Amino acid sequence: MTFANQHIAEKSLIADPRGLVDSYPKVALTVDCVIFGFEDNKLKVLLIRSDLEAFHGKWSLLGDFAKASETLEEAAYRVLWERTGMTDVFLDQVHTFSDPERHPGGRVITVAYCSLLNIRHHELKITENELHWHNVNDFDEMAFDHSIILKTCYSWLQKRIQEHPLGFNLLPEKFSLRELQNLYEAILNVELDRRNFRKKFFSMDFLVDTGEFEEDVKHRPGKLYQFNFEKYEKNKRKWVGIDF
Amino acid sequence: MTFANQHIAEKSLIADPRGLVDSYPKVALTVDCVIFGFEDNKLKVLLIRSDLEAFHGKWSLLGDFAKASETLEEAAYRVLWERTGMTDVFLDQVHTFSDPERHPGGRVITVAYCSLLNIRHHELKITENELHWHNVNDFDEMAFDHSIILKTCYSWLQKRIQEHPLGFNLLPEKFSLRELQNLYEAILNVELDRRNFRKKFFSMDFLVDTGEFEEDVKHRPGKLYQFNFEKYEKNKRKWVGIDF
DNA sequence: TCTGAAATATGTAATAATTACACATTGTTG
DNA sequence: CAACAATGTGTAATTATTACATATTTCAGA
Repeated sequence: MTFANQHIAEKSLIADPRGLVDSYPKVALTVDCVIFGFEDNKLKVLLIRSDLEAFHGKWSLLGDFAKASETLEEAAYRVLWERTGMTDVFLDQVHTFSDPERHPGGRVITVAYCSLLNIRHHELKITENELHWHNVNDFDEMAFDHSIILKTCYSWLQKRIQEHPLGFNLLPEKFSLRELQNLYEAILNVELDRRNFRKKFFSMDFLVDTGEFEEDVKHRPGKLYQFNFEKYEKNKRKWVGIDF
Repeated sequence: MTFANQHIAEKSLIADPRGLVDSYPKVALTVDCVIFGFEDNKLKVLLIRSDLEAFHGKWSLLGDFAKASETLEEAAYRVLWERTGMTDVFLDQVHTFSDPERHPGGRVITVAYCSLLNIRHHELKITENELHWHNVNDFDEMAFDHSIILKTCYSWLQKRIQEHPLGFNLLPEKFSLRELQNLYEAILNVELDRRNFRKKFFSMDFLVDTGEFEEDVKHRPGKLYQFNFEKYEKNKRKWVGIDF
């Protein structure tokens, strides 16, 4: 090949994309699910003991390697299904972590997903490795970079919950306003005024009164409400404002 | 090995993480940069003609395969440096795209980064493949899933710019309030009231009057302002509110 | 140098949203 | 049936947002 030919070859279109792709380094790919739940007025996260000797005794998020033919979202749903038995769960991609040193087994990049579910609705399918719900605020040392991933997802949730009605995924289908407020207070770590909180949610007009009341409660039972997604979609305002 | 032993082996800690990682499929990994600029009161994005025969003639984002030892962020900065010559550029990860069919060369997952830069400050280092600034709203057909990536990053920017002072990255260091307003109007695709816009930005108290004025303008020149990041950091309010 | 054009610069009143705050009501428990 | 504990509700004060009009400055051209 002459230099002239070489030059032309460089500029011409690539006809063999597979050869191109195969000429680059490949990496292992995992998903990690930050699975939040809400119980006893506390935000919880589902953790397991790491099964790597290098992280002996440390807590780990639930994750898995992605299969060759599935999307990352499918992989994340699969992890959820395998560990909690739930299929119809809120799930959103949050961030991808790529430090070359983050995994002792070589380069593994991981995509973090945040999911929200109602603890009462789920049964843990696996109880090995001490799978259990853990208080979010006890940021113990964790395996890999999972502390950072957890913090990232928690911050993401704090921001998201103020802009979108995600919180309902953490509650039973029917809930009292007190439960809803407790949820917000726990996640945002603030105290909110009860009257203003109620006013706010009623004015958004997507809570429907079920006519039912709390049971098994040691005081005057509160009304139970449901979140109506269609009503929300219809009424939500298109927000254009600048607010730093 | 007996069944009993096998059972114990399954439950014991994994001492060979490298063997574990290598037992899973690996994928090629790219970054794609959605590089936004602002010129002639229009939001622009930097595109190149695809060099894959399969996407002949289609527009493509600027991207590259990640090297074995770099983080994705480093890879994204490298792409920016190689294509625009700029190093000190706003960059943020937006989303990871993982459809197994998205690349004709086999499985390639890509992490999208959004970057914002001042068109006047940069010189394109490469002019091959018709690298140039393209109007954002002309969503032509693009190579790969790049239309979706571009839309995702544009939506991300529209939301982000209302919550964080990112827009300044698209402007020269000194700018008039009219330029700032044009930027917001172009990105959000709305018309804003000039008086209220000024009031809003002055009340946030991070614009500093340079004492200088616009030049080469066919009318009364406006004052030039600078964005003071330290002032912003000091004054920014911690927003706790619920706003769906 | 005067005039018109074009854009800058600015203030206020009306409306809407948020905050702060107190008391009557209902059901449970002993 | 009394004490308790939590639910449920309204209003006034404050703050933020919106709508809107006129005077000012510079440039360009007659």
